[in-house]
Amino acid sequence: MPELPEVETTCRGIAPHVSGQRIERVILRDTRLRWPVSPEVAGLAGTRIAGVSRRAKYLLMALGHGKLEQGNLIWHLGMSGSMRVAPTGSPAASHEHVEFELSNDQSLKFRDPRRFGALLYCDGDPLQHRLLQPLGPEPLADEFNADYLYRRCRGRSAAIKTFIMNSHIVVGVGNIYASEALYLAGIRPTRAAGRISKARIARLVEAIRATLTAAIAQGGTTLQDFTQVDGKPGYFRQALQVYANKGDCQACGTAIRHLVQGQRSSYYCPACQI
DNA sequence: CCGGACGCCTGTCGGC
DNA sequence: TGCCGACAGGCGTCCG
Repeated sequence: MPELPEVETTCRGIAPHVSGQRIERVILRDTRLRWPVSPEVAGLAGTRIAGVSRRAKYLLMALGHGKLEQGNLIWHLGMSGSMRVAPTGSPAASHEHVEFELSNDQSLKFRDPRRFGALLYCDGDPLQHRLLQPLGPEPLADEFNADYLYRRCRGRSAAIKTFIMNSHIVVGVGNIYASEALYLAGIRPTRAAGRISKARIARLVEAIRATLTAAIAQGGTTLQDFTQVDGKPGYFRQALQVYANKGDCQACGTAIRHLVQGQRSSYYCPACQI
């Protein structure tokens, strides 16, 4: 599910409720996520959550404060994960595998029906964790620009859509926003990454930025599972131009086409995207 | 190194 | 109505 905008929405949503709070009790209902929940998590009662941040599609929680560094939590929402904050003692929903009861009488609840998500404890710098270390630049950072992407595209025969979904190239661009950004940039998802002009790569960089920024402003996209921290859906779905669109292109009226690339659905306008 | 496929899970939806 | 296959926002791992 969650691509960068959904993780960013989650990060912003939970931060005011969890930052600075102490974890009073940890409830682990099911530790069988993509990897087993780190055993350290069970012993976190009494630890303070110093802050929340995001890197790629990972949500990071710094534990302890000041000189009392107590490690970090690395969360991933997988395909169907979401978080919410609700009063401690309120009933658990189905698939709410992890719950932290906090010192403000609120609980952070992690729900993940498909269990592709993750909750890992990390002793040192989470950015050096083996899952985070090899990641490419953030799409909204200055390092992600036309010079960078054009250079990385040199000699690559992979389709541009799978290429921009490769987290070693740029992080946070998932299946929905890859299709949307390519539509906005006028580039066919099947085009070889190395066969796109610098000017069009520059357009793609701006399209990725614009798409993600607009989606964040709408609280992300809800297809099925994703909810914001207050339980509301993300509202970017109505802004989608091609993804899951069985109708016609808004710009030219041509029927939107569907194809499968790398076992993932792609959507594009055969007239607007060359 | 690169590109492509697989598998991890549960839920939902369309077709017969 | 019921069953069955296809498909769903990710991504590490393996294979050629």
